Amino acid sequence: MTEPTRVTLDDVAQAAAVSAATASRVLNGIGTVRADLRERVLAAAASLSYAPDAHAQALARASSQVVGVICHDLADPAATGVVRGIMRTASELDLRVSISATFGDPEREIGHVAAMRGQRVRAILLVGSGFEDPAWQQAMNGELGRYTAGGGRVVAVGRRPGLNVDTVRSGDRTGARDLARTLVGLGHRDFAVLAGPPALTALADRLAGFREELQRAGLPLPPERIAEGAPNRDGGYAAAHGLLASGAGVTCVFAVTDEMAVGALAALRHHGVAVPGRMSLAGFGDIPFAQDLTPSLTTLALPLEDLGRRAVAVAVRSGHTRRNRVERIAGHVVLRSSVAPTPGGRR
Amino acid sequence: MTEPTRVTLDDVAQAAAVSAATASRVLNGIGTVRADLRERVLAAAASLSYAPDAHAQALARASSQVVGVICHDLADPAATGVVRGIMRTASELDLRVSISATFGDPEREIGHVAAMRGQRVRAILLVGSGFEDPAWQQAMNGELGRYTAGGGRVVAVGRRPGLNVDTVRSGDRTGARDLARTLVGLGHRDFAVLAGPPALTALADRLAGFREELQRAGLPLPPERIAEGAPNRDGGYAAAHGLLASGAGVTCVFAVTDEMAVGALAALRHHGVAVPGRMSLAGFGDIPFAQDLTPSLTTLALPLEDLGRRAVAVAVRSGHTRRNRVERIAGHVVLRSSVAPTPGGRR
DNA sequence: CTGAAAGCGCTTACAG
DNA sequence: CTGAAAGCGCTTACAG
Repeated sequence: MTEPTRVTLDDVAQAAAVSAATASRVLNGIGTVRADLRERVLAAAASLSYAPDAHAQALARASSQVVGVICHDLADPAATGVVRGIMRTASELDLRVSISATFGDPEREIGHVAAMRGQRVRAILLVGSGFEDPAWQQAMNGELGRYTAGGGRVVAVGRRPGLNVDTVRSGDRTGARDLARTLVGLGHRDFAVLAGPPALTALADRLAGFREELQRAGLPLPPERIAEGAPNRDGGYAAAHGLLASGAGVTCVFAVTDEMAVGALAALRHHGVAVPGRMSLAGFGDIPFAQDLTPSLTTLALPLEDLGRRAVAVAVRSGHTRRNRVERIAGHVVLRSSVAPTPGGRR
Repeated sequence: MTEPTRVTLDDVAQAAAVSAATASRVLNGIGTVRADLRERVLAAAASLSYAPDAHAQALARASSQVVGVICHDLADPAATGVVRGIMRTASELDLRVSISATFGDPEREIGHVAAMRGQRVRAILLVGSGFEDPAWQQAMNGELGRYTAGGGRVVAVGRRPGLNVDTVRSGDRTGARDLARTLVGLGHRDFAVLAGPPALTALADRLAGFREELQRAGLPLPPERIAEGAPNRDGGYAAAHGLLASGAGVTCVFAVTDEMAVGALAALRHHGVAVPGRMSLAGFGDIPFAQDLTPSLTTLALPLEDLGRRAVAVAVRSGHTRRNRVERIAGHVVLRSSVAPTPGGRR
């Protein structure tokens, strides 16, 4: 019962009167070991509360059981959802997860990849969409290449333009198209969009998809009906505010993120515009509180947790497949009370 | 430029024509190394994109640079806030963070501690409040004891009754008292409380603190004015619903979590009770969307990120202090539009 | 089936 | 100041 400060495999082996090799075998369930030795090892390990040194194991096996996650910021609801899915699956597969946040610094992302290469993580999951920046992309690809050359797998959750990685994502463009179709189906003809910074590809795709579907329906979306803003509440507030000055005739506003929609809602309320009475409003993402807003928010629900789960499945599946493979999981429109049919009704 | 799949310290040493010991010294900035050798090592490391094997380092140094975080569920806004603070500080201190979630399974928490002991994490951070369960506490203390015996530090963020750990927390009781004082100051005399499961100590403390302050003010809080519910939106909805049947005369409802307040708001709206016109409502926690609700929610803001930052600071500070030390960071009342003075006004 | 031994990639006294 | 060598705690061919 008086155990040394750190119980090693040798301690267990000694207590069980076997060799370290044998102890290792029974503890790892490898090979066949005589029943009585087996018992003794197991008993010794239990009574000593042996926990194998993960570093020694990783070193000896030249591989570890940890998957590294790099995200922009854990406080982002989308990241939280994805990471939640990752952690669930990791837990099922008995993998540990190591998380690093870039807090918006692209250089830091490259640094994290290097660090994770040193940590010998089994896979790196890049959570969150990217942006266009050739110089950065090249540096990042170099770092990723060094990592994958060592046998590591990397999969992106979300679109990462220019990176040589496998991807699991939900179609932003497709989702926005579906949403537009639904809104048009409810009779809306005059739209405005609260767009994000063009450099954020996921958000740009949402705008593009929305516009495409309107075009298909023969509906206009003139530049003055598109207001850009930061992809958060305040950005949505400001963008909506600007639109209110010039947006006469609009019956429905699409915000490319739910966060922006939340801000837009506040702006509309502030200006005495009833939602959905005078103006319908839709967001994108279905963050947890979308349904608790007043009115509850119509939006495109992203399968965040599924994306996370799928990403680790792809990352750990054996057999190196070809690179740059893209897998999609569809989102779906969630119709809530922030959207009402126009008086004209369904067409 | 043709680098081996895995660049080791020996590769760097060879390329620089020095011994591994010397290479190690310059890379770690330890001891003094002749300037030209230094240069050569640095150049070699850079050109080979050398990243030290973290496992080998941890093994050789018998310590690692990772801090382990165990939380209930990352999707919990409170956990997210704390973890965010942890990650920021970890990033500043150049520590990696490994996260595990229990998803509500106490046994799993013990297992995670054992796993982290094996991972030789430098510190374990227990994020989230606990509950009373002597058998579990004993088992957990045993596991924690084994970990700390190996030199590890553990600090709890939130109250963990019965565990031998250092704690960083915000006073739930004190916060609830502050909130009650504010509400009473606005003229309210007839309160109801949406309480959580008594086993969750943090929530029980909030109820206790609230009640204490009412008592001090000579105000009643009869049992029929306390409705228990799950500490989430639906629990709040159900509890508020129940209260509406019997709660005549109440002018202010306190929900022990913001999530419950969100549900209560929906229930009140559903029953046509205007907030704050006919009923004021306050929550606890100040989750990100508290300010975006309609009406925006009065609540007790918890310093989540600070708690996280402080926890890692405490965990890595050198010099083992005495155990079971408790450090508090005060929250503060945030008065928003879900609360209005009663017609009677300030007393 | 079992054990002695080498090796994983570092760090760090210990000599020189 | 620098290097050869031992050691960190495991795993895994390789013999027996």
